[in-house]
Amino acid sequence: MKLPPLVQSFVLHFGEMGSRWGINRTVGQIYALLYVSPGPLNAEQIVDALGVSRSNVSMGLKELQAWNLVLLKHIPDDRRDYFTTPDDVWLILRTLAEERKKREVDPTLSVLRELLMQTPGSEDERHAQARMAEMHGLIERLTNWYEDVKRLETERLAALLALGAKVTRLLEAKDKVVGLVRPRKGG
Amino acid sequence: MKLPPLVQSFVLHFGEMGSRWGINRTVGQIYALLYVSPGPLNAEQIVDALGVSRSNVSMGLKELQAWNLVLLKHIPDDRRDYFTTPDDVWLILRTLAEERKKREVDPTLSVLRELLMQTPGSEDERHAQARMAEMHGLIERLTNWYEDVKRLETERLAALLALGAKVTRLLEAKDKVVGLVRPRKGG
DNA sequence: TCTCCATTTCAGAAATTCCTGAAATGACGG
DNA sequence: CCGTCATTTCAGGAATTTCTGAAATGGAGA
Repeated sequence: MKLPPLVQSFVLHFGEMGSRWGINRTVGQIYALLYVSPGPLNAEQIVDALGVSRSNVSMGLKELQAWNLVLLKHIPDDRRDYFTTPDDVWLILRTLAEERKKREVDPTLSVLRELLMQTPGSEDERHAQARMAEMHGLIERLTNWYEDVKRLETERLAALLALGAKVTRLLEAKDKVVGLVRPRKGG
Repeated sequence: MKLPPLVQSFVLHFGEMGSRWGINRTVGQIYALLYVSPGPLNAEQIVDALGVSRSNVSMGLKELQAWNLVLLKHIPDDRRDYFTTPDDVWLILRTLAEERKKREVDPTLSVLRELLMQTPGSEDERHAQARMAEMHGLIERLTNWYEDVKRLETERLAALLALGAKVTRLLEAKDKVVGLVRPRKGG
């Protein structure tokens, strides 16, 4: 691996983290390299930079494309494929969230739904099903929320993030206003 | 593995998903089993239910305890260890978020901080560092937001979730009110 | 159609992770 | 101190994943 020290550290870190993220070392390194590179790279350049086999790079790029985390670019008068990551870190975040949801939560949600349809054959099964219902309910709430916020424009999303826990104050304020307009029983 | 069909399906699914979640099959299965069980189980019962070795269960339980996802319980006049998962699914969610952050984002954040301290030695390094700064900024915003919301009581958190994208309407309303009280330049 | 070159596929080697049985450790009552 | 029983450790075998080189595929121009 021949890279400027700063880039090398970054790339190596992503390689190591890869395993905790369900991607392998090479895939992590390729992503990191593309992320910090000033321009698109072709497979051969990645091979040189990382010192792994051509075929490994090919497979890694394929996986990253399946994740929508790298983009294929073409350079005029060059028939090799060039790759980049999206510039916009917010877009990267959205993509990551979307793909992880697709792979990590959707299958579970669908299994839970299926199991909840079945009729329990014993007291233990009845209890198990109740627990599954709790899990299903929580996951569904979370994914509904996610479906909502992912539609927000980045600017609004950023505003929301910046607000942090202060949203609760807003909530309180809202309750008060609503309470004034339409007083609750026992209020 | 000898389990009621409903439970078995659930346990097998968690086993398979395990790999996508950075835990292994047995660990996933143990967790799933404890999650749906009506009461605490000891290691031997888990061995019988899952059909894996005693030592494997021991290691799996150890890992789950490291994740704070299972609790050790003692039953009077029985010197074996019994295990459960927390009842409250919200608590489980919080624990999961906390532990994943600890393992998956904190190390990256700290590497990024370190690399951002260094002086770039070339134009490419300068660019790489700028990209790292973008990533660092985003992650920091997210973790700050997370630190904020994790302090909310569950009830408030649920309210926030239920609100979903409607928070933006609240934001707009707030802007308007604030605008009335303290009109902006050019408003 | 043929050649050239980029890319992909794939069988098997290398590396890593997972799992097991056996032995070690620990904790309690006698 | 023992004996007993529960748990943990750990070396090495099993299973899985990752990586490679060689061969196959594909596509553009001659």
